[in-house]
Amino acid sequence: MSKEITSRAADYSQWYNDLVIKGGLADYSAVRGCMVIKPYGYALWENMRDQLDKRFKETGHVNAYFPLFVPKSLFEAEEKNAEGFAKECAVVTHYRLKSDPDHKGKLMVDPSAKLEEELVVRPTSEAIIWNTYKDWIQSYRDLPILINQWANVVRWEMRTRLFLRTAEFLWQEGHTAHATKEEALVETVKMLDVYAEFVEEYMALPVIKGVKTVSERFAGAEDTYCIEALMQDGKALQAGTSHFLGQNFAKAFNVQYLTKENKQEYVWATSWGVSTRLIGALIMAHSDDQGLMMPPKIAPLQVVIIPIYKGDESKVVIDAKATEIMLELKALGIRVKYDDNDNARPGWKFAEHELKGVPVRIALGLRDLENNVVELVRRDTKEKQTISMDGIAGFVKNLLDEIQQYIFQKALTYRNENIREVNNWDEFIQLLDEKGGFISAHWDGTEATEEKIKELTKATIRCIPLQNKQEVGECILTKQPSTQRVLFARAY
RNA sequence: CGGGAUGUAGCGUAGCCCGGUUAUCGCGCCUGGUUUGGGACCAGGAGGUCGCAAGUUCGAAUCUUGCCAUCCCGACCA
Repeated sequence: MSKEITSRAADYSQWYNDLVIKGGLADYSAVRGCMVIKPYGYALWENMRDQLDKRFKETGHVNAYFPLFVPKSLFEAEEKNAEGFAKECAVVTHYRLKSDPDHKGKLMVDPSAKLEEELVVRPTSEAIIWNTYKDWIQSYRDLPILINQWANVVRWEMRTRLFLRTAEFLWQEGHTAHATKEEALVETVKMLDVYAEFVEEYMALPVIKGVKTVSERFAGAEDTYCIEALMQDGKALQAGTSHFLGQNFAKAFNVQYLTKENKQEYVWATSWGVSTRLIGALIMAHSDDQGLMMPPKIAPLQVVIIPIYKGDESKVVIDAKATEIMLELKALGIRVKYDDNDNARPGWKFAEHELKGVPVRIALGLRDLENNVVELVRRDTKEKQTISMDGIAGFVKNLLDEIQQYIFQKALTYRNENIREVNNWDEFIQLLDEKGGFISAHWDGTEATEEKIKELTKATIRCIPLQNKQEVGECILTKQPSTQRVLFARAY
């Protein structure tokens, strides 16, 4: 990524949007702040979804589906949750349109079709799900409930940004109910680990696991755990959250169970989610000026084979060999495409697949056939090599692993170089302006100080890292005593 | 929702201040041909409710008002 882009948010935004649009991932739709996810972008999401879903099932969860509409009375049951989301809810008030007598060919809302009770389009599903769980839970034998749903949600944000904050977005939300606090806490951390492992292993994006401060906590949660990632412009991005909900929703919806001892107890809850925002994270963490960079493990397309020919005769020969290589790669489970589209020239295809971030490109021409070799280029390092066709499938399979590692290591190095311990206020401000990144600093633990720092610098406490080292120090702003450092950053 | 900017073909744009023939240019698209080892070239062609609505005017892309959308800065937020 070029210096001009990293240094200014506005340019970065343009660069980012270009990649999303030219790279074929998504567009804004005609609906305010909503996006159209194009086939290539959706294929990426499907790969991410499949991997996550597999992990959810391995950890004992099952999928289900709950309604899009939440009656307002249910929505307001958990007070803090309702308050937290109230300002960004789309609300259904009517159920019918009719012809507008004053404007021919136009429709109007039929005032006689006003709903008795408004329906909130879910910004999150705790309310509708806990209202359902109430009926499902009577005895300790009914617990735990470990359910996930893949769905869309709507949050009417003031400002939208493709993938990072769209009015409608796709996500998964897990909602679990447990007999004990301990079990719920274990679940919360377990799912955070599932997220962290997936994002690091598959998306090649290093994350910091931590706990949110009170002010950054999910509305209605007792504790919010999160994974925080660092983007190439030095801004942080919350990549996933796992909430310990305590008994807040159980009490709001009166969900009690009978213990073995025949006593009524409220159940304990968790919820956790990741969204299409992860695609935004992927773009901003790995892309360069040539375009996107897909980590092989989730790349919609891992290898593209491009024929180089003059005239139909040579094409027939090259087709045969390219198809052979493609089948060899497929046999090893590699996602490969033979791009024999005759309408585009090789140079155009090279650029196109670079833009889309395909990890490995193989070019094959008559010259190569004579020597029994292919030209192979990796997207991450741009390194070009000529390799033998014998055993090419095995070579490529290893190379894909290598690329996955390389992308992760590069991001990890960048991330680690951009976590800085800071002990005085001037340096704190200077670093935020000049370099960004995470700043590890002491904080007196009060909401007032956190708020003041946000006001002065736009930096927020991203998280208190798990297993944080305890150390005596003084608050970066107030110089009050502190027992540990926390991570500050400007964030998306 | 407050401040600023923008909206003209699929994309990027000129024209707007100072109203006046058929709305400019590039990319892309279509047809034919030549091409094909890093985003080809030549020739011909198609494509427009100038964001939407109302107003001023003989006449509106251009002036006025309202609305909508996008981007940036705030507030809000995954």
